[in-house]
Amino acid sequence: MKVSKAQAAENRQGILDAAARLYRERGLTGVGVADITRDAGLTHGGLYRHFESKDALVREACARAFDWSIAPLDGHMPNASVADRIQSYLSPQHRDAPGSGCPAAALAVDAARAGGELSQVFAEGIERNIQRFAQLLADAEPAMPAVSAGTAPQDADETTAAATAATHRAHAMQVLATMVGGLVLARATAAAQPGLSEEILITLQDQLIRLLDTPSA
Amino acid sequence: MKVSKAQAAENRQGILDAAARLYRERGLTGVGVADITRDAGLTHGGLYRHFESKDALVREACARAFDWSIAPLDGHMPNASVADRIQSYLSPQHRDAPGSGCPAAALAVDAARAGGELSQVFAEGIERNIQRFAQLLADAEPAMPAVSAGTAPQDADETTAAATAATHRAHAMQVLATMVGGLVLARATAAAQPGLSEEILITLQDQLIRLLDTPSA
DNA sequence: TGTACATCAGTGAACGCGCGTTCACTGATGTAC
DNA sequence: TGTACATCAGTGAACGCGCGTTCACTGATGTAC
Repeated sequence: MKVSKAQAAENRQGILDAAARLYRERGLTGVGVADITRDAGLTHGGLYRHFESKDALVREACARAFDWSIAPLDGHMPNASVADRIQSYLSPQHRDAPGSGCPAAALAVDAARAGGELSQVFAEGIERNIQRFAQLLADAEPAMPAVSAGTAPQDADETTAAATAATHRAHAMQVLATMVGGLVLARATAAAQPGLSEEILITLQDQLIRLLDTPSA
Repeated sequence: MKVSKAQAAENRQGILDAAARLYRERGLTGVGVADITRDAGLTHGGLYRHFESKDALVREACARAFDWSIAPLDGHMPNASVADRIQSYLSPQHRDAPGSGCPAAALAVDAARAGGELSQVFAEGIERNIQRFAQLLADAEPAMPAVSAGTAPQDADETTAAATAATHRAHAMQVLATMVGGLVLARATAAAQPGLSEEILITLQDQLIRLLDTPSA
């Protein structure tokens, strides 16, 4: 039975939502297309009216996961401080809910194995997260005092500004890498040694927040 | 045809070697038992004379990978400095050779999904790596000067020593998490944006080495 | 040291199963008149 | 506005394939005498 255009579009989104969640929960090779369509309340045959292949679905689902992924970082908490975001990322809640969490922590290893077009999706998503986080760091930091507004050559200003932007980018990479690695390690150890898993989360929260408070950081 | 006990033991090791490599390269759900035995020069039927099931093989192969994994950290370079180990870990060579590299970066996400007994293998391997790295940090650092050897109460000494050990452990976790996360992100982006991938590696090398040089670190 | 035989590592066909994809079909939708 | 019909989203059986595991069989090993 045919279905209205609006219903079809809704079903497509439902498939993408289910895929984005299930892939993050079970991995790209751990979920079948039938699992996904079933989760979306459909049968598997119709999937190919919406997506060319499983790989195309994977790519679109990952891109969508990155659009949200902005989520654990700033999604539904637009005014949260950097420290708040770090604590939220390195929380037992995020650890135990990969399906709605950071796609880099959940799927980057799978994407590395898949390579090719999926790597492009992740490269763009990761780059976007680095830039967003670098901007957050820049916003959080009081503006650098102008050295001597009137007489300093423009070169000096530009050099200083560039160095600061590069520093923020480097710090963003460091904090993101630590959060991703920490979440991965906390997840791998959670089932067998919950104490170690929690120690990893708390320790990295502490270390990262201390790092950002260090002036020379 | 039966085979000598020595040959059988050798074949068992060959299967484990192949499994430890192939699982790290393609993931736990990306390799079949037939792939592994074929790689080891055998047929698939005989696998079950050595291992109870695929899961048992996976567990033993991961444990073996962790025994080496000590490798990227200090395996065949027993006298390398902490900075050398960081650079080696965050190198394009390690990024491009997951099959012989760190099992945490290659398989921790798969282990988190598998849970249960495999999580135990990873929890032990990760704990061991944390302790080793903390020891390396302690060895690299000049001993803390005794506060006032004769008169200070023993309590003070113990407190200081404990705080120092805890600090080394926290730093070890931070550096390991950053390395694991950095390697994962570098691998996910390598195929599509090699420049970004290399930038991640170099930036994190820099940041981590700087971190360890900071006195208050 | 020789001989007879039980052991068992390894082989390869076979099993049931779930995968991604295809396809003939259905029937409500939405358009052309 | 009403009618006729082409469209196409969704269904569910079927496909070829590779998976993990089992099993009857082979024949060199290694032990009991």
